[in-house]
Amino acid sequence: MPITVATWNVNSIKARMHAVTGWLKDNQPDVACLQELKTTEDGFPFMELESLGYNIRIHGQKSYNGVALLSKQPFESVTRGLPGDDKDDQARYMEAIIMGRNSPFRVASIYLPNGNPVPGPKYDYKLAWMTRLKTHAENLLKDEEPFILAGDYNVIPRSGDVHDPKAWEGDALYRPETHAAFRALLGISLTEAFDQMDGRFGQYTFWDYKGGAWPQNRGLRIDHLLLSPQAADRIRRFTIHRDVREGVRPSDHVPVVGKFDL
DNA sequence: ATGGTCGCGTAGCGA
Repeated sequence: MPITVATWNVNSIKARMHAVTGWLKDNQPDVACLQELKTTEDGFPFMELESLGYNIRIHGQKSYNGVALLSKQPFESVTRGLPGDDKDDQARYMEAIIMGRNSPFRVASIYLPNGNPVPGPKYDYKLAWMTRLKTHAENLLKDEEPFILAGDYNVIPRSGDVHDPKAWEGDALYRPETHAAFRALLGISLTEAFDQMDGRFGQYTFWDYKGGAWPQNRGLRIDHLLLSPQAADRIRRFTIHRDVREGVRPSDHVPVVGKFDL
């Protein structure tokens, strides 16, 4: 039996419970990495999600950011925050070790900074955050074990991953410096699950609420699974749950799911 | 002709 690992930016867990519970019941992922909870532990609906069979750990923040890990198997260890800057108090990163069917593997839930407007402190923070992520991943790679860095990267990897590349030139999600930082992340020998599974262009994971982006399919592919070599070897399926964007009061992002022999 | 995004939290910011 393979393991499924999902990532989903829910854009407020409290506002999205109807969609989240429905999707978890229907799809039963072994692990779900959630982003943009927009709440602290106090407001997080632990009971309702635990009743669906999940162990839950969150790294919360009031009003903004916030990430969670949900797992059917128990957590072996959990760490909160991305190393490399003690003054960074934004809740955008957590990771855990989880038992697979055969061996343990590591999973991170990532909410990479948006970075707009450019130039400015927010863009500087984004690029610095990406460098910190690279440094941290380099350390994880030394173990030569399977791991999955799943989340909203706020990076459009290529022109085929955006409806209108011209319109996004200069945006923090699509700038050359952003591409360079993302390429550097892949350069240390991480693999995008989308690439490993021969994903086609024009498959999006986000459609803005504004301007009728969804009905016109003006989307972006910004939610990604980055895999260590040992995880890339074991991926068997990669799916973007596009239909979820059609639901009642949807998130602007949809779930992305990888299936692994782990 | 008008208004045409959502969530948090109750103004205006962040995305």
